[in-house]
Parts: sequence; C-alpha cells; structure tokens
Amino acid sequence: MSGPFALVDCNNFYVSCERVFAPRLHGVPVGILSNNDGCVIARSEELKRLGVAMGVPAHLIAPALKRKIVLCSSNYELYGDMSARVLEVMRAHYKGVEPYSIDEAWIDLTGHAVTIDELNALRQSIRRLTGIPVSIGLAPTRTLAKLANRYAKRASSGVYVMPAPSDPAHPALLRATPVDQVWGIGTRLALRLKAQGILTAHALSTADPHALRRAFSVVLARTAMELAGTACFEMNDADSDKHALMTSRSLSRATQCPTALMQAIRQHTNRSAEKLRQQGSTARAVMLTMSTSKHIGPARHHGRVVIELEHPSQDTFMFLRAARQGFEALYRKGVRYQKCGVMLMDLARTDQQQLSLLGNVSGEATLNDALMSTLDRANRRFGQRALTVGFIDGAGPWQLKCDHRSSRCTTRWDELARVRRT
DNA sequence: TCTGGGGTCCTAGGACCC
DNA sequence: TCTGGGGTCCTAGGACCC
Repeated sequence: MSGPFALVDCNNFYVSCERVFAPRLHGVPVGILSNNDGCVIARSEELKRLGVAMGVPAHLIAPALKRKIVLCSSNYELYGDMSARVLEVMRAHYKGVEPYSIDEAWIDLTGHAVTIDELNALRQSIRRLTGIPVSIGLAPTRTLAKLANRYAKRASSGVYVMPAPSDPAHPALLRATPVDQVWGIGTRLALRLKAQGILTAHALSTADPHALRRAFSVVLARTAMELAGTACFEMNDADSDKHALMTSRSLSRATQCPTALMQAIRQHTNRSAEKLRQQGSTARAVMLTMSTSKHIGPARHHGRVVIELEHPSQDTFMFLRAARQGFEALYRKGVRYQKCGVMLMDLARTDQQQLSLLGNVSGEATLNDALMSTLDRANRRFGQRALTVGFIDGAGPWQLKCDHRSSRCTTRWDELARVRRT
C-alpha cells in the first residue's frame, strides 16, 4: 500500500524567480520568453488576466499591449539553481522527495500521517528561504494529487487536501472536473473520450479499466484507477539516468550556409557530450536532425539520420566525426535550415558497458578520456563553451537571441546582484 | 523580420528466427 | 489443390508532460 502523495508546485515559477531579484516586477504583468525570445512560455497572474495566451509568439502581441507589460528572456541557469534550492528546503522537511520537473516535486508520504499544518509550515518555509511561492496538493494517488494541486492554487491557503474516495465530496469534485483537466489526458485523448460520452473525471473514474485498456491504452486504464483512489503510478527513480540526450536550438535566423550550420552542430555536439559525461554514461549512436521552419508551407523539410558508433563512447571527437558524416548525408543545397539538433542515443553507464573486442584498447582512448575531463573542468570553472572541440564563432546566426535576460546572480560571481545604499 | 526545448512511455507493424 | 504460427526485437510514430 503506497500513498498518500503531496505535489508541491511552484507558482508561475519562472516569473517568481525573476521577482525574487527584481522586486519592481511585483504586481506587474510579466511574461517569460522561450529561447530566441520566440514565444511566451510563462506568465504572471496579471499577464494571464490581460488575456495573453500560453505559447503565443512575442511578435504577435499588439504593440499597445506590449508597452504595458514586461517580457523577459528565459534565464535557465537562474531557474535551475532556484529549483535546487526549493528541493533542498523540501528535503529538510521530508524524506521521499522526488523531483518531477523544474517547478514540481512529489513527496511520497507512505506511512506518514501528515497534517495540513505541516504542509503549511513547509510552504512558508520554502517562501521564507527561497522567495518562491508554492501550492501543495495532497491525495491518495498522484493523479488525484495533481487535481488537488489545481484546487490549492485557487485556495487562499495554497494547500488543498483531497477528500477521501469514501467521502461524498470526492465524486462531487470529480464530476465538476472536465476530463481534459486530468493529468495524462491531452487534447487528442479528451476528444476520443468525449466521443464515447466520457466527459468528466468522474465518468473516467467509474469506467471499466479493462474496456479502457482494450479501447485505449494501459496508461489510460491506470489513470482511471488512480482517479478512483488506487495508486498505480510508480515514480521514475529521481536519480535515474536519461535514455537519450538531446541538444537542439532554432537558429536566430534561417540559413543555408553549410559552414554556419556545421558550427551550430559542433556547438550542440559539444554540449550533448558534456551532459553525457556529467551523468557518467556512454553513447553508441549519434542522431542529427536538421529542419526548416515549420511555418513555410509545403517547402518545409525535416531530415534526420542516425550514425552508429563502432563502440560506446564519451568522446566529443568521435561524436563530431559522426555528426559531420550525418551532415554530409542530410544537407541539401538551397534549403534554408531553421533548426538543428544532436541527440546521443543508446546510453549506458560507463561501469556497466559491455567490453568490445576493438574498443578502448588503444592509447588514443585513454588520452582522449583525460582530455575530455580537462575540457569539462575548464567549462565548469570558466563557463560553458570556454573550451570547445572545433571552431565555433561566437557571433553566428546559431547564437541564441536573449536580449532581455536577467543576471545569473546565483551562479556567476561576475553577475552578482548589486545593492545600492541611498 | 520574428513562431521553444527538452523528455517519457506505449503501440503497431515489419523483419527475422525456429 | 494445399501455402504455419508463435515469439522476439527493432523502429517509427503518436501522445503526453512541463
């Protein structure tokens, strides 16, 4: 028997992070933009009230409206660091904290008679120590805790405890919840469910799991059982390794120049390899993707190619050779590419890999291992891309546009916040 | 002019084996 | 004339999440 579970969710997380170090943003409509200052990906309550939708392209916001609001470039280094601080406070209160995304974490409270006062204390503690406001939902299953969290956001206390499935308030609440608001039900599934007359969370919770399994999938059957109060979803091991590692970016402007594209690819390969070594894994294959803008009609084009390596590797040089090979195969003259990415695949732990008859026997491998760890140390100390394999020009079209980024004041000495005494 | 970047899991279907 | 069947592995693609 497992559960209950609490879901701790940071309110308007990216905006809240910005506000911690820029008090002038309190009470002001604030939006955070995606990479290249493309779309709005996070909004303050004030901005939501002005009707600015999630995902709307920044250039489509009316100029009159734009003058009334503040748009910031995203500052992932800051958000990542603030996220780690919130987790640290949670771990000081509870065992069983499982990060779920940059702004959410579960607490597995199996065997723990938790009280609402305790959760309130956690909430206040996070606010005081990090400056970040959070909402907490508590329920017997994760799917119900997700729902409870929605209610917590509306509650003035910021904490909501789901009534037990035996409580008459439970079905009433599920009846009031449209099925598309259930965790795991996206647009497509909601449409198919509605076609079958399943319109609310309650209807889904009372549907026959076997029938759901046959008509849809095992995941939907489990979601239904979770709504009815039976915990089915195990959490991914929080520290588990990724199965694939991707680095991709839109270019700040489309290009057909092979030199420029190859530099972007080199940059992504360097970054993916760094992430790979950080989690202590090797890769057996490199996938390269290159595509045009999605918004140019029939001329759009998406190419991808997978290059298998001779043996599992952590070596940026080897990945770059593969990426170059992929580029030769994919590149088409005259196509204006908008985005490219490098994915490392078939990952395995360095300590669990099968030995190859041919791999890792030459002196070259050990020499490169040493070189790679020096590279990583240098980049940790002097900032990303301080040292890269292969030439990467700092001013090409692949460089991120982020004209309104706040300072990375919690992770960079040279960007510390300044306080002026008046 | 300008439209994000990661991930996960599941399923269907083909290839291949015996 | 008659033309198996079950299992596994792999891949592509769909759907979802934040």
